[in-house]
Amino acid sequence: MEKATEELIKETAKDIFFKQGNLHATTQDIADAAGVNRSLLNYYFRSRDLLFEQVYNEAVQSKRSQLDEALDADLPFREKVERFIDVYLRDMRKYPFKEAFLISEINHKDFVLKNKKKSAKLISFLDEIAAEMKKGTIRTMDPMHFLVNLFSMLSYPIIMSPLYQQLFNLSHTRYENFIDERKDIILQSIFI
Amino acid sequence: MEKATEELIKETAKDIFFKQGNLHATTQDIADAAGVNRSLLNYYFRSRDLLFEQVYNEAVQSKRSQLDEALDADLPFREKVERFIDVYLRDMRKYPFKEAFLISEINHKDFVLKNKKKSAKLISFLDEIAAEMKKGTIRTMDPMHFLVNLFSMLSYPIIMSPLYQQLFNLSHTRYENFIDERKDIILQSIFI
DNA sequence: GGAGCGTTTAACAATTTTGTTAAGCGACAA
DNA sequence: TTGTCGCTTAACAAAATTGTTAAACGCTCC
Repeated sequence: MEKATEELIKETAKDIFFKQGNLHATTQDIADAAGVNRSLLNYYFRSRDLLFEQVYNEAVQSKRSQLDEALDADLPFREKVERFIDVYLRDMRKYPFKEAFLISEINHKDFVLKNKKKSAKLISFLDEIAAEMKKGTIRTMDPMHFLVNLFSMLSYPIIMSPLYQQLFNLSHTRYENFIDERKDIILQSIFI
Repeated sequence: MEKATEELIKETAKDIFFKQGNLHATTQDIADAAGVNRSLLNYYFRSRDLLFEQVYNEAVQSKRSQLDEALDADLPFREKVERFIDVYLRDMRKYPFKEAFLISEINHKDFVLKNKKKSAKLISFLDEIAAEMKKGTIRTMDPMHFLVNLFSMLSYPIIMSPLYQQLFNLSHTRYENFIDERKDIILQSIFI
């Protein structure tokens, strides 16, 4: 049991799902990309489903801690939002299709979501947003909408990049620049 | 060759992919949902791939004409944007995962996008956006960013609804209401 | 050199999915 | 009534995917 190889396989699976966005990849695809024998996948993970489960759980976990980390910082509101954007954008650039993978797994067959409560950090951040609205630096609305706007403007253009690259007829590198500009655009769009 | 049945099958496939978001559905799943024999799929579409191709092409086509229709109207800017939101939201509510399907197909294997030019209507709408910025009713930025912001705030919360329902711990109907509120929120967010 | 470990190879079995074919059924129309 | 048409049934073939197993290979470490 070589932990490094187990990791290699798992990371390769993540690359295929989250980076390339190939949500239909087979175990053979994964083994080939990892440069190992397909038997090894069964050796380490017993079955395809268990590998998927691990990848899924770690994706959820990473998104969760990403959020908590960003919201936990002891910073003024605007800096906190900037930090949030940085953290989020970095992960989206590394793994553009992570969220798409999550959704596709959730919608696949008899998948059941665990019914988690809102995290304490999230609730307190929603309060912070509300307070900021009273101060007048951002528009007044249900703080959930504020947060969803933020997530949307961050994630969507990256997830849908193949579509928008084509719609706007931009080269790959030109679209990369476009994404680079997002942080300022978003800040500009949410702060009054 | 009963056109109605062919349509039934195709529409059922769209329901499964675009409504339920089950991007891994098999031909058997589709046949069952349509209440027909699996042989009929081959009878009408020859193969699974050809069915997928039709569904894909019609999805692209519908998105395209949806956009053109909204942008083609001879209306003042704000009304045009409102109309755009209406058209778009209606389709997203009917087929929340249409875009997710498109992305998953595009990323799947050796898919190649046809290199289309920007549509004339799109270009003229980008000009309209720029003009509106000069008038000062919306913030100044690259019009593409304006448009992407709009798309993002419209689409993302719907595509990702399973995730955000859970994050905010909202019931299905409560999330429906949340989406209902999006139009005003978006207008509020993009107009100064 | 021999033992142990991680990995590969290879051969299969099992399962799932897709594609094909021919016969038959029921309704409706000529 | 006799066809024909749309569809089903059923039985298979073919292919793709997944899971299992045993033997062997190349290390490294003793």
